[in-house]
Amino acid sequence: MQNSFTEENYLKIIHALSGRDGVEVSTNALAESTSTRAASVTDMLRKLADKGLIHYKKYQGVTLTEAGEKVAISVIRKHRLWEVFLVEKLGFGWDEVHDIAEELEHVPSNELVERLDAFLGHPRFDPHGDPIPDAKGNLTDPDYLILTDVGIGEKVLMMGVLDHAPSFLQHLDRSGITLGSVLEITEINEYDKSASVRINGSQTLFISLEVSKNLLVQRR
Amino acid sequence: MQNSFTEENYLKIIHALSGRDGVEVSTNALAESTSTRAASVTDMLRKLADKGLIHYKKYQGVTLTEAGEKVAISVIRKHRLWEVFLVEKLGFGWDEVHDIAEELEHVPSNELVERLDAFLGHPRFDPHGDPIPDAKGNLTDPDYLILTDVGIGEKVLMMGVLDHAPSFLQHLDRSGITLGSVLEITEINEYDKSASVRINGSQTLFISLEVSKNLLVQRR
DNA sequence: AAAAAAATTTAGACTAACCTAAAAAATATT
DNA sequence: AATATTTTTTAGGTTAGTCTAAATTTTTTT
Ligand SMILES: [Mn+2]
Ligand SMILES: [Mn+2]
Ligand SMILES: [Mn+2]
Ligand SMILES: [Mn+2]
Repeated sequence: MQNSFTEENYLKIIHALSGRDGVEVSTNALAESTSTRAASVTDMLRKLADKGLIHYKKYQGVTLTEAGEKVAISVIRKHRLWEVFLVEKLGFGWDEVHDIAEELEHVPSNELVERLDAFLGHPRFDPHGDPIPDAKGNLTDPDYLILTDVGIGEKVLMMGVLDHAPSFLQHLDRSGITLGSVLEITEINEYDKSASVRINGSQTLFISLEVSKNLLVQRR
Repeated sequence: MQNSFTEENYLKIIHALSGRDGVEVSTNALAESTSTRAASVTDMLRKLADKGLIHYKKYQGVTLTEAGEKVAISVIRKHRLWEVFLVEKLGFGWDEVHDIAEELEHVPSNELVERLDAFLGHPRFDPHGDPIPDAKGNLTDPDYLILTDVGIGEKVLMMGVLDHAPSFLQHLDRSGITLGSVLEITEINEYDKSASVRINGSQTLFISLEVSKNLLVQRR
């Protein structure tokens, strides 16, 4: 039996909330993430459990089964590939693509995904720096640092964002920070942890802690 | 209020069955086309009428309102643009794209359609020769001939198909007939109206009436 | 014009995905 | 350990889109 749009979204969200160590996800957390009520979540959990997609014992929280994990990763793969398409081929900004990809990710057809993947040149990362699972369902999170963990003088590469909100991405655009930028922290203010950052060796920018906390970087 | 996947499909089908002269469409015809029962159609018609998308009087059949026509054409535009994308960019065969386009056509976002249109170079026709409505909703059916209306010795251009079934399209592939082929009828058999056709001035092919009836052509 | 047949609508149900309110279980606080 | 609070589940409804069976209207045939 095919999984519905709604079921796929639940699985994707359970995957995200469960993290890499597959910790139990609570009913309330799912209600929050799906913008529904806890009672509705309980209904859906019973259904997903019946379909063998999640491990569910009443009051215990849920985790994905192997089968559920497979579905979740396939949806994530489609989401991220479509985001690449929208940015690379259609010229959308990285702040504009998430909602459209939320729709496209539910279009069935493996053939479509695989051809899209090839058309895009088998990209490894989406426009936000998130890794794209391969066709076999392997998804390896690169372990990036958060900019707050970087000391003064270190040069790092901007590799991704934690916050995907359009407002944050637009803020980065205005600051001239993009994926691949070289960032060097030149100063950290003790009081509020705000920082000065040199971008690609040229202009220096003032960055709040709020921004630093959402920037994923890599030592070179 | 947004139109659902199902509502959009009803409108598209009413548009198709209503033809260019906007003739009334019957409940049974819709039940047939939507693969549902007449009773279900009646329910939906009441809903579409309430939304002002169709003209509906009980037992009288339905036609699209201006508003309904606009929605139908927008869905057709998306369907055909996505078919072009699937064939031109992803390398699908013209026999493989319809079902995927049935899904993609319901993805919302005008921005997406318009950027896709530009990316494809504003194509005028889809892979089956069907005209693509423009962004303003203008859809003009070119008035093609059916091959059965062409006499012996006339050279015509293959411009489209009436039957969109994969099996028919695959049959044309095997026969070497594609959009743009030059066809010349060299012989018609009185008995069964089967014909011999020269393709692009070279090989001659035997064609059944069933095939001739589904080929749209143009005098040159 | 009456009867028969066909088309359409109405009545009453079902499932998926949601809801609110109430009950029950788990967790935290005294 | 008892009580209070929070979390989760159950109970009972709603809407969209579907169904079957029965009633009604229209069309066709006699
Ligand atoms: Mn996204
Ligand atoms: Mn992304
Ligand atoms: Mn099609
Ligand atoms: Mn087509």
